[in-house]
Amino acid sequence: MDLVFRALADESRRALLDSLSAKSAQTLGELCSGLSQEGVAMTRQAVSKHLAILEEANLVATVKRGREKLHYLNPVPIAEIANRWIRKFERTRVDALVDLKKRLESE
Amino acid sequence: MDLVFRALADESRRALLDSLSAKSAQTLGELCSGLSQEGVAMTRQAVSKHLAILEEANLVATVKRGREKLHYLNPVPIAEIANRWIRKFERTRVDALVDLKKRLESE
DNA sequence: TTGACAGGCAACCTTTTGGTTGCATATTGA
DNA sequence: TCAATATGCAACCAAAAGGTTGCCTGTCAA
Repeated sequence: MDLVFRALADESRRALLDSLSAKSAQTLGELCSGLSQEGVAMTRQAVSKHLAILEEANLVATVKRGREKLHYLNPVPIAEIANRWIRKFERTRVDALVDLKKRLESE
Repeated sequence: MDLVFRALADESRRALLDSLSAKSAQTLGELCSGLSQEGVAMTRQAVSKHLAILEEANLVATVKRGREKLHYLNPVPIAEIANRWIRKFERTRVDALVDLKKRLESE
């Protein structure tokens, strides 16, 4: 899970996931020009590195087709974080914040 | 939102949030010994830096009481990520993955 | 078969990150 | 008052992250 969190920590990588979410099966070149259209210009090699990190975190799956490589978004790890990690904090009792508010007001 | 993602990228900081979720209004010292009990030993200053990062991301709120500083978990930014960011990927149509599967099987 | 196209690999560089040590400050309680 | 306690601040350091350039490999199409 640490790999997923780390992978999500970078804005460019989140943009890549967005792009793959909007259009699946993109090549490296496509993703690259997609990013630069959103003002996040970067060399092909940099994008390639980001994709490698996403792939290692299992957020992106790839298939080679001839000389190009198609990239697919895998939303499963994100869903797992939502279910297994975020839920803990949804359940956080409001008591703590109420305590905080009280203390702030009394000073 | 970038600050939140970056803050969550570190295991020690996630452990701190966990600790605050379990027990609210902890001092720096308490959080420190809490971490070391979970095998994540670290100097007080390192923990202090992590807390500063969490505070800047608005994930932790603090109140000074005398010579000690009480820390409170603020779950709101996490909930916002769940609602405004993760939901996009929950909705990701399964088509993409089905496409991928088909292509893999046909080779 | 050969040039153009898509991508991979590796070396290198700079900035950020995570951590430490050492010292300073402010509160508390005896 | 004064020593112990709780935290803050600053300098410093090693490692990791993000990015670039240069070159190599494999595939397609004329």
